[in-house]
Amino acid sequence: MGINERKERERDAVKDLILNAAREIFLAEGYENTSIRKIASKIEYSPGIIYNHFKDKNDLLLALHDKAFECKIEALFMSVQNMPDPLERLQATGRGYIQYGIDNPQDYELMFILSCTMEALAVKEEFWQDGAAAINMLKENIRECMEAGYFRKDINPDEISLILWSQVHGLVSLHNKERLNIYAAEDQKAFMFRAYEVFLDMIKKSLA
Amino acid sequence: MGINERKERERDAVKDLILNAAREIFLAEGYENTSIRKIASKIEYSPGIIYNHFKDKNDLLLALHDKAFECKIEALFMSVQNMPDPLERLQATGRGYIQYGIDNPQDYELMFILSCTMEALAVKEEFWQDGAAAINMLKENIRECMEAGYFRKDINPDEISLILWSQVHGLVSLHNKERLNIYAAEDQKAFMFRAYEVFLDMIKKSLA
DNA sequence: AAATATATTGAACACTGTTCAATTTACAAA
DNA sequence: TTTGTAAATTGAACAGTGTTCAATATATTT
Repeated sequence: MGINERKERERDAVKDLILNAAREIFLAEGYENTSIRKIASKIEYSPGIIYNHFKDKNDLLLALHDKAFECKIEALFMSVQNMPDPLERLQATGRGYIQYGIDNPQDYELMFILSCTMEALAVKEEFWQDGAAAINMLKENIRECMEAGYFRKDINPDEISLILWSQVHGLVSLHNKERLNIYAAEDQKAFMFRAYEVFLDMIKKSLA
Repeated sequence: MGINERKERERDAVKDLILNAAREIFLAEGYENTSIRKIASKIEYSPGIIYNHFKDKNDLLLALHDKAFECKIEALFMSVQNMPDPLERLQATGRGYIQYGIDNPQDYELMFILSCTMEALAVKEEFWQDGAAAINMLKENIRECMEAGYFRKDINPDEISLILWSQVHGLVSLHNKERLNIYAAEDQKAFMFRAYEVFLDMIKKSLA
């Protein structure tokens, strides 16, 4: 009896339809301008259908967050996984992070800036799963740098990973929220990447 | 004839009434839950009155931003201005920044995260004025650290200031958006401040 | 073919930002 | 003091929002 399976597939197909339409509108017009009616109209369903698949708009947002995380952050780590030198890999990961963040500001906002209310603990754990995996890869990379002799052995990978993450997140979000306009830099992106390289030098020097 | 002056005072009084009510609701319920009708009802005026003082809700947001900036960021720099040692002052400024950011998340969001559309160039310049002043104080502090021999003389205050700012902004916004939940730290705030102190050590060591 | 279960609808509710003609209020001139 | 004028203020109306839910259509089982 593959009927129930087929039914479930059909349900999931509609759910995916909603998610994809939501994501498209979200990327094009931002979260606040992504309305239930717009999504429904895009997939040629009535507004009510969305509430058969998601508790509310926030729940839909959570699903989008998870999808974006799965797709992009893991891809980032994969793209540098073949670099043998751990320090170079660490540096490249940061560069990739920044590049992705400024190239996909809406996606980035979805993953790291937007506040989603999440009452259920199950939802909470699912929400953090992919993020935790990414942080673990980062910490593992830091440990490899310690093994390889780039970093001292008495540093704390937890603290260093937060410093690294805060730095790139800070750069990306200041850039994306146009707060770098305060600097009279001719090319803001270039200025930002230059600062990141200086930061990398500082890391290398001070953790040796 | 002080009549026009009095009229203007009365106009400004209403404007202040709006701004204060807006700020109160904003801090209590967040930007999205701050409606024109709520503000108007709080000050016992009709909704329309707000449009006699502000072009639209975004314009009101801009005014709130400017006010928050004036009040808080300058106060931060004032509070450490009597510290004679430039490096200590630099470090304390960062600590104060983080503390303010996590103690006043709504205010912080208003100043550094919220996107306000701003077409008029005049608006733009006014918007960045206070921020630019703060960055200049930061850069001046860095230069003093160079003079005092704490930092090498071949560093670029622009780049270093962005690194410092990105770091503390990154910490605050990851914390406030609850993204630090990924870390299994017993006390997230303490963990964050510890990371900041490690970062300060790195700065000191690598720029010497 | 009838009964059942599920998917889907679309109207309705209570909200939102914004506009604008109508009104009230406050002051100046006659 | 009355009239004229300019400004402040109103509140209804418009078009939009998220959300709910009884009604309906569709598909499967008996």
